[in-house]
Amino acid sequence: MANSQFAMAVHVLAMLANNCDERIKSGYLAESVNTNAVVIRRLLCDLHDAELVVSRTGYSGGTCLTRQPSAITLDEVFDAVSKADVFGLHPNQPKSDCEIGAGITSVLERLQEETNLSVRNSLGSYSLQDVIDEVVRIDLPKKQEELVT
Amino acid sequence: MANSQFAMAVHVLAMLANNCDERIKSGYLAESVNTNAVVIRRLLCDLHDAELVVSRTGYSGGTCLTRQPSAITLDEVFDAVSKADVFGLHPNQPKSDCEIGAGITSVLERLQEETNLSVRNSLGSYSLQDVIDEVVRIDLPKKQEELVT
DNA sequence: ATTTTTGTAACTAGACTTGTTACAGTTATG
DNA sequence: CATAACTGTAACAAGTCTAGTTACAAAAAT
Repeated sequence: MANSQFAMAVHVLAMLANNCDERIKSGYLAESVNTNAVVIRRLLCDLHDAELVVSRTGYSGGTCLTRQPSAITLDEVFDAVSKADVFGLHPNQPKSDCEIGAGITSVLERLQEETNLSVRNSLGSYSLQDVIDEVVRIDLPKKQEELVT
Repeated sequence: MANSQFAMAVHVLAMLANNCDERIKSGYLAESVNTNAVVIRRLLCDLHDAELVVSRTGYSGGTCLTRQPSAITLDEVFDAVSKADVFGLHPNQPKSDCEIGAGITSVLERLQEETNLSVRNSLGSYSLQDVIDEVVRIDLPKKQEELVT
């Protein structure tokens, strides 16, 4: 399956951001994301390790953000959940008795790092607040449509 | 396994670029990449579809570039072999009766496209010739070392 | 005719992702 | 204190993807 953890993480964080004053339960998040609550809790675990959320166990437990939505950028979210690079290197080490094989790995490693950085840089230009603003902007015409009918 | 087709493709293309005047055989490329010849031929198939190489079957068959190494940029190589986006969207459609769930997919789709573009843009600043120049620059001190010993 | 090579299909093994069940530990409530 | 409602986490299944491998038809030079 294609890795969708970033998409789910942004979704979940946006929901937490929309209810900053209360603790949100994993079951409630799971309903909106349309998945199992354990999938959400695993995700929240990564977000907790990145110090983007705090959770509480027990009766009135749940999760909330550690910062204002405007102070969380999407590259932080990406870093929190992404385990792989944009592209992988050779599965087996290239033969060093070949002119290209001898030097290609160094070149690819630097290229890999630069490409990873460009992704972070691109995502870093948006905050969680920007996401919410956009979602609200998209929802607006839908609500107006409902009023008309 | 992490997808390493881009790395192998750059490696293979660099070898073709280093021998522009002859047809290179998949077995020879496979040795340097340290993999099976069929893996290389599958890769060359994608590169052929992207019109970066031409191959010939039969006795003195093999593959060569369709263009000068300076006229092939790495974003073309990436497009030729990459099948997936930088990040995936939700495996199941989010619930539209939730304020966030209703609009999040549109936002993520645009973000996905923008992130993909930033990768292409970053890779597009390098040509195959740049890769070869860098490989040669890395190999040079190694060769000098050999002369000393 | 023979040899060499590409193109391609079929299969295997391993890794990763999501979804699911199960359960220990934690916390508020009555 | 007993109960109910959570989180955190382990364990497993099903599906997908990747690389590697064998096998063979088709093509092309000798």
